[in-house]
Amino acid sequence: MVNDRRRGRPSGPTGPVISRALRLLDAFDAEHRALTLSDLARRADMPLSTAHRLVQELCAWGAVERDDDGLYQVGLRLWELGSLAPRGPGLRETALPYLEDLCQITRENVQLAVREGTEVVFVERIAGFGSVPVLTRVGGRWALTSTGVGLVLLAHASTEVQEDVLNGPIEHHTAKTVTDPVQLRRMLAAVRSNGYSVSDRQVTMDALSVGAPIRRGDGEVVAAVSLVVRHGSTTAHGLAGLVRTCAQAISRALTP
Amino acid sequence: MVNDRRRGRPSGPTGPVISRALRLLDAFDAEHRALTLSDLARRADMPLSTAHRLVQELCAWGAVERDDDGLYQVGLRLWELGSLAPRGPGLRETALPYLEDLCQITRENVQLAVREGTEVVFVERIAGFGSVPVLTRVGGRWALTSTGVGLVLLAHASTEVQEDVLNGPIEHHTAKTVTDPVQLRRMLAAVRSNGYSVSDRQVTMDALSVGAPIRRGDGEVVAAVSLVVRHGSTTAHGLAGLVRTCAQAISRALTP
DNA sequence: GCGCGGTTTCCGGAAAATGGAAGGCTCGCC
DNA sequence: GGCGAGCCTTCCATTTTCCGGAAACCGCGC
Repeated sequence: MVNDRRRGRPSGPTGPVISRALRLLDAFDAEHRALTLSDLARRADMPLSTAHRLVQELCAWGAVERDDDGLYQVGLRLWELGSLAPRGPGLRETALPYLEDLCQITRENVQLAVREGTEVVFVERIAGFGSVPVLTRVGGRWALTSTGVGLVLLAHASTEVQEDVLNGPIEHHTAKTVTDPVQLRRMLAAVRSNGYSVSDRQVTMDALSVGAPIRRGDGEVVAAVSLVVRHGSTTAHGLAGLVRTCAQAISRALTP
Repeated sequence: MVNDRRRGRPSGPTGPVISRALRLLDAFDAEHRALTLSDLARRADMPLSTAHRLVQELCAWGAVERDDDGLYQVGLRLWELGSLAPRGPGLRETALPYLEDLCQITRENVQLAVREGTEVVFVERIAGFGSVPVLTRVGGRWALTSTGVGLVLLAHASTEVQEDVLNGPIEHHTAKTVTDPVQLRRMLAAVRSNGYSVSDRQVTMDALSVGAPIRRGDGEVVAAVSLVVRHGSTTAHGLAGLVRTCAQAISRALTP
């Protein structure tokens, strides 16, 4: 049901209005925070005049703004709205003190993430004291199959999501990245029975991460915490206890 | 147009589509993070079926989500997008280390804010060690006339904005809140010549805040920092130096 | 002057948006 | 059990708003 709607036609709407406006917003990402109108139109694949009209409306409301060079950027109003998202900033707020404790104790990188579709979204990350440089960005996305948090979230996702991910193309980063569906399935089973995940050098060759699930009152996994450490500095098993304890504390804080 | 009385009320669009979708999103605020469809329609003042259709489209994209009780809430995707806003998270990111330094030194509440229209939007706040409880929320709005950051931002806004604010109704919080336009004008002039603002018990009777402007390369004021302390604990003048130094450091960090 | 990239405005035509009505659904109360 | 009150969802005739090619409008550099 993808595109191919290019025909020189007289006039008339060609698609739901809102979805076009949202496609326009999708043109922004971490590498493209400020765009010209033409860039926006190109990236969203729509006529210039259409993009112009839509962007005008979005501007009027504050979803996008123009900077002093005339470039369009994501507006403050959108950020305000976003800061009301329960699964993002809401979760972050209640989890933060526990994450900081974990960081204090271990001096390592701590990460908090949730699943969105077939990807991980990082909600918070605290940089440990002089440990491995982190590649993640708050608000950024990542594959479910490589990171510690990702494996936890995937292990407790619906089978439908799991199949989607395992049957699709699997991101590859290092020689240790597991890309074999069969092996991944085994790993996920282990995550479920152990109560924690280990991603050993699957993202970069010098890092290892251990993740644990955060559950809601009814037991459903809604998020995950992880600790990212330099490979070889500690055993994964040694960290697992700490991470699980932290995750359980957050789970408890979430339920009332 | 001409009087055109129709008996069977026909149907047809009554307003720009996108603006309606955005009005729908406006229904969410800090006190209403989860709403039923009916509430949404009521708050946005539109027919149920219209709200339903629009919300469906927003859901499909991830701008809103449904929680397990069927309530609608702001979606994670929106937060992701919002985290790309240069004036919000972008500014926050570069300013954070300086704000933390200021907090370490003074042990007091530190706030970072920008102006949006005729209001203040708080971009970051760090809670000092056992000082005055803060009323602000990251992502929250406030009047320009009462807080330390607000006075700074108002003092350096265009005359048009200043007139808008001074001629409009002015929020009143305590017996010390300045609501007289003439007196406010004098305060703003003082802010410009001193390089810092003082809000003495204008928000609560036990707090005092001192703000300073953050400037871009060309000198334009783009944000403000403030320190919020218990009334009587220190003199405003004593704090002003620290706040200004911090603001200047951030200004410098912003320019390259 | 001329061309070039980006931006803005225009306007006839037609698809997409609208919202009242009707159908389900789940409670809680008589 | 029957019944009403809310809430959610689907339907569809009616028209209003959206669409987008074209053309004007900017600087800017040559």
